[in-house]
Amino acid sequence: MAGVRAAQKEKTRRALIQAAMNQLSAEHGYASLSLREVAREAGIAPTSFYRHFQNMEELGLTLVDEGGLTLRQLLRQSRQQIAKGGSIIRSSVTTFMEFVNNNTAIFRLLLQEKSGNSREFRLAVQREVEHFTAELVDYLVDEQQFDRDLAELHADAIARIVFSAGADALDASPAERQELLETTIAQVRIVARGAEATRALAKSLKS
Amino acid sequence: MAGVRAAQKEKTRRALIQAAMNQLSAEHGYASLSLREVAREAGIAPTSFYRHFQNMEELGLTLVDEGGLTLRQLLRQSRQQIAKGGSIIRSSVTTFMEFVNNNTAIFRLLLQEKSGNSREFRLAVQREVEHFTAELVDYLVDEQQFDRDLAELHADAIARIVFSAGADALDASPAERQELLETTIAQVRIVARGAEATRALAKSLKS
DNA sequence: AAATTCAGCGTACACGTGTTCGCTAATATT
DNA sequence: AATATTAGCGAACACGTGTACGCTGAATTT
Repeated sequence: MAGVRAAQKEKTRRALIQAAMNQLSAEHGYASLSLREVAREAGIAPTSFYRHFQNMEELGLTLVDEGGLTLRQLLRQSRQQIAKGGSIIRSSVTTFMEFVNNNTAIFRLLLQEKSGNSREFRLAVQREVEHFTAELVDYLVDEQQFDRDLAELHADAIARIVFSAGADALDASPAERQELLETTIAQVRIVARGAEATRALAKSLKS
Repeated sequence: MAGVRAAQKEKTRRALIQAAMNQLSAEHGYASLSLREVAREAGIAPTSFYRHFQNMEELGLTLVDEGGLTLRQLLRQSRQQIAKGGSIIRSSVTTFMEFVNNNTAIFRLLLQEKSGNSREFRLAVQREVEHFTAELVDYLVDEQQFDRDLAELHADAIARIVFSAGADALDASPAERQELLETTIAQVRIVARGAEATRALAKSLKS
């Protein structure tokens, strides 16, 4: 019966990841994250850390991956709910803000490493944002019949606005977050109208 | 003749600040900034650091102050260019991107501290961005006759897009920066069209 | 000319860090 | 039942960190 050992290993691996997340806070970022402290909180000896990750950096990249994955799953979920009817914009932005609320530590990590010190980290986060944008582009092209070029401008602008608003939400009170949500929705709608107007403009020039 | 000594002190104080900035831009962020390394690069003994700053944090706050000052210089510059006439959008975005080009270290610092670990730093940077936005709002209200509410949405969206693009520019090659500049201008124009469409929409509802 | 101030230095300390190396004991394989 | 594997541990090492202390020598004041 193989598996008891592997299960236990996976369990303490999760414990390490969880411990790292716990120690990530507004005051204490990834840069000042200590192997020894993480191991201590996970309940293992510092040296045992290496049975699970080669580096602290490998742990960090795992965190980034998990964060991006969670975000994408949520947004896909939210898009499926749209099929049932309702505003795409509102439900997508709301989902995003809920993610920020419920996964503050991870989102903060993503933000910090986006302009952080490690190039590898930066690229990893950039890849996550590109995933986000790419799915938006596909939606605009498939469902809204935008040209790909315009859709890319459109989606990229939205991504920048939404991520930036998410960053502000980290320091905001619940009331401020609610206002920020509405503001962001309104801004995304403005961008949508602008893209629509731009498309109409391009069409009229062609004929 | 008093002043020789004071002048020398100020000189090494500047050397410390400069050394800190050099190390910020290159490999380490503020979090992993070392008193000893800064002192070494400034050409003084580690212990002499305390003749100029009580803490590393005091040095950090000084850096942010200087960064904010430079950013304000940018804003003043930008405002003057707008006064001369020409495309507001193109000249504003271009000026901003030039600032990023010419003050990479400082912009990186501001960016990092914007989602950094110190609340005080975060608020300071946020206030700088709000300055930027506020001037844009004034322009939209005074020169373009927008309602204040809509102008705020509009300006805030633009600020988010431009700062986010500036962040991307840090890792970009000159060619990529050029493309980023054009992309950003196009996106800001989309937002402008969207705001215009939104204004028209609001008007038609009133009548 | 004598006295005072003080920027900068060298030494020293206590502490936290990442990482290496054998070892143990429980699990898995044969 | 005998053997091989391996998650986890404890000791130890080398290093970088912030900073306290007392000293020196030049600039400044008296």
